[in-house]
Amino acid sequence: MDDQADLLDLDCFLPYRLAVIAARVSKAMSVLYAEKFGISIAEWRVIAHLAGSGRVSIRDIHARVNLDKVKVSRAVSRLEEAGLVLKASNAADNRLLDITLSDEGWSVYRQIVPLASGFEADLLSALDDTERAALERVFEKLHARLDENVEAARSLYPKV
Amino acid sequence: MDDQADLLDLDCFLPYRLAVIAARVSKAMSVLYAEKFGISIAEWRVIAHLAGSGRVSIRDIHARVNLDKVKVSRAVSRLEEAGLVLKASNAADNRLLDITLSDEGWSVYRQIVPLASGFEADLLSALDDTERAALERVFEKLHARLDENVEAARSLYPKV
DNA sequence: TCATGATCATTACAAATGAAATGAATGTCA
DNA sequence: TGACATTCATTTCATTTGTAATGATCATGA
Repeated sequence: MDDQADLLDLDCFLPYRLAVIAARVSKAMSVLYAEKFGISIAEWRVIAHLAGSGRVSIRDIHARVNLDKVKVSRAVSRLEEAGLVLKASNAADNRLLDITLSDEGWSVYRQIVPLASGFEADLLSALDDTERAALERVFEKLHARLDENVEAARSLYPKV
Repeated sequence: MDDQADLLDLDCFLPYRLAVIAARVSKAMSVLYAEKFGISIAEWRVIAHLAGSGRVSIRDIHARVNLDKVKVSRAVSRLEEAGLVLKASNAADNRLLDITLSDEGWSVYRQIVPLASGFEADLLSALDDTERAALERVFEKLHARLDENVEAARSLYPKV
């Protein structure tokens, strides 16, 4: 009876549950475009971001899309080879790239959007309004709490 | 104004949001044990499962812990090298392994549990009761919906 | 102006990953 | 019993991944 207190049930453990549901959703989602368009999850994120952001650099994408900088660089290169993305050097700063969707990139994007939206709508339709609203707040609050932890760590190891 | 309808805001897209929060939480969590005990996320999952399940095979762990079978096999091998896990062959079926935590494995587990529980409690304390309850239902309902999709796919491509 | 440091994208390299193949053990059924 | 298929764990191999350089460009300040 005191032994139980020292045990941790993985099935009820929040980090594990989040990882499992996120992996399942990502996997199910990627089935919609992976085979049909030959696009990875990282590449889809890049495309989706480009569609909403005009011409941006690798660094911009990296900062906005929660992907490693190297991963973005490679995803953009593959997309360029596939003809979905155009690279140009930034006139004002030659270190930067101006990355945009090509016509074909837009075309692919427009084909994926209804699939993605439909998939999401299907998931969300399983929830009622209060659950959707609560989930919204959960995202915000968890991020806020994680931000606090980052801040706390920063104050422990300042200015490295 | 009709253009907007075809756009998809990644920041509001459920699969993306789940992936981001799960990755952040997993990362923050793994910091607690990765460096200190030299254990990966997969290895932590194996240990946590062994602590609650007595002697089990690779296949059992694979089925219960949402990890690739090969990944489990490798995680168990590394844990055995590190002395945290014991491998024995199953008396009734020589294809199976009986995998258990060693004394040191238990020791490591007991050290990690309070860290993990504390981390989780810290996250959950950011939420109120209704949000925690809603999150619980969200997990259930999303899994149920994804199960339905699997069933639907199975009926499209039967008995392959 | 020009030396030093910062920033950006890419490359190099080692480690991790996953799909398919392998080998050993068991189940099945004529 | 014995051929054949299945199951389990591991290995193989090609690909992906992330960390740490690299090279190129820009910013800063003496």
